[in-house]
Amino acid sequence: MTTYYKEFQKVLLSVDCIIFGFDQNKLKILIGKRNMDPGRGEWSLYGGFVRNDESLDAAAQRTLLELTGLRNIYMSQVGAFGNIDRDPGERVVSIAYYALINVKDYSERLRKQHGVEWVNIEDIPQMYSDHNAMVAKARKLIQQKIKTNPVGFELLPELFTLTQLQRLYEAVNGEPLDKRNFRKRIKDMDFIEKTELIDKKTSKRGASLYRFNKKTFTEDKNFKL
Amino acid sequence: MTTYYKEFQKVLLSVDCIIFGFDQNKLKILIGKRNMDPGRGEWSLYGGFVRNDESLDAAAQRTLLELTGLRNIYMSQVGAFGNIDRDPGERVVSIAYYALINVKDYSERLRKQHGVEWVNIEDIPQMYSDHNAMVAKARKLIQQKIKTNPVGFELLPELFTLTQLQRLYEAVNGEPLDKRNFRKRIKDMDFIEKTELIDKKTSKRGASLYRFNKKTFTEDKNFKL
DNA sequence: TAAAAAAGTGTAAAAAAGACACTGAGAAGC
DNA sequence: GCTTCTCAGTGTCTTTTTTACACTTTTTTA
Repeated sequence: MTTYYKEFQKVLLSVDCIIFGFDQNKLKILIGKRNMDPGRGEWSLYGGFVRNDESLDAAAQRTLLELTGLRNIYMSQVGAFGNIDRDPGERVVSIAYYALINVKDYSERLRKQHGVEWVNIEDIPQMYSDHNAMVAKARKLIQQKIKTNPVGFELLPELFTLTQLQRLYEAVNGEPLDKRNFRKRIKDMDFIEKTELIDKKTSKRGASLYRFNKKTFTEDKNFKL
Repeated sequence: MTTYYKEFQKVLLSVDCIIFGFDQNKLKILIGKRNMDPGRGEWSLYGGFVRNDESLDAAAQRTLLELTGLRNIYMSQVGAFGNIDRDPGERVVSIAYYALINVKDYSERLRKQHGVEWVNIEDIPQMYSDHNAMVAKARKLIQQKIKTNPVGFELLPELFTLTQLQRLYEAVNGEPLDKRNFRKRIKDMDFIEKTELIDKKTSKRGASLYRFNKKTFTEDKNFKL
């Protein structure tokens, strides 16, 4: 490979993943204690370095795969973080990505093996370097995203009740919604299909189970919540 | 400096600037013909490499200063672009930023010296590498931004008429607005102040000049256009 | 068999958004 | 000097969207 730009300095590039999950009616992310220097022992996002033979998106997917064993997960870039002293070791610029996964799809065994935990988005501790800023920005983005995209596709199990869906929206936006108004809007979205099935786990009476129909959803201009 | 991560590969990091201006009722950006290999002669954004002693934001500001001589300009990160083959020379990851400047503040002399031109956002030619994608994303971001922030602060001269302001919003969003509805909304925004001055240049009758009052504007939840 | 817990359901008021057309001032052309 | 042109400026009504709000049903548990 020719080097056209040889007089310029190179930097280390990493990706950091904000992995969102939804469980117990709470929006959570996966964080762990850092097991390398610098910053050993501090709370941290899971990340890794970008290799020269992979795109940033690919590096993010690979890092997520490494941690969770999951492929083809929805991920979206949060942004590049590049203050000169953000890494106490040497200069590292990091590209943050957020991912949406279904908590049930992540094996407890793998989770423990990597030493990460699901932490409520409202209770994130002080983390290593600028990781709190990354999470804050990711949260803003997911709040934007959920306004026009059925993010529930990714975070909920295949079948879910309307109450679960409402709790998800409440958790993402951090504020309660009116039940009747919420359900009214859901009725207008033909990509949320009612099934014949009834969930008896969470309610004594039983609640209808719904599912998303990706085919019916087409970046719908009418989608709004 | 200690090297904790020495086994990992480094990459070249650049910044590319999407510099928005507003002139002749059109939203424009500054682009030029690339004067280095690879890609010599292709249309391109103005960019530069990130140095090891500056943050990404600082690199973007420095690059903008280099091109325009302007300091303390509003800039915002668009995102990191890092496909492996995005630069035909060698691997370069680029962080795109957009800037908002007042066209009048950019001297024609400097503009010609750097060989860049103001090109209507609707008429951007095919550009080098992924620069068109950067512009597309920047445009989406500015459209988002203008919904809740008075971006006009940056793009218009200090004094402007309501018609000018309307044309700016129309140019950013790419669609016409109703004059009376537009002005109705402006009236509700107390950070847009009417002055005693009259502009006679664009209208035979003369139009009142307005100005932004940054102090009155406080990330106003009520701001919406 | 009473109490508790969650699902499910509709209407009315308020707010926001959108459609729409003429008058007034000055300049330019005849 | 009269007409015509151009652009600034101004309110009302309709439609749509958003919000507020309370009781009934079903089933389990005490």
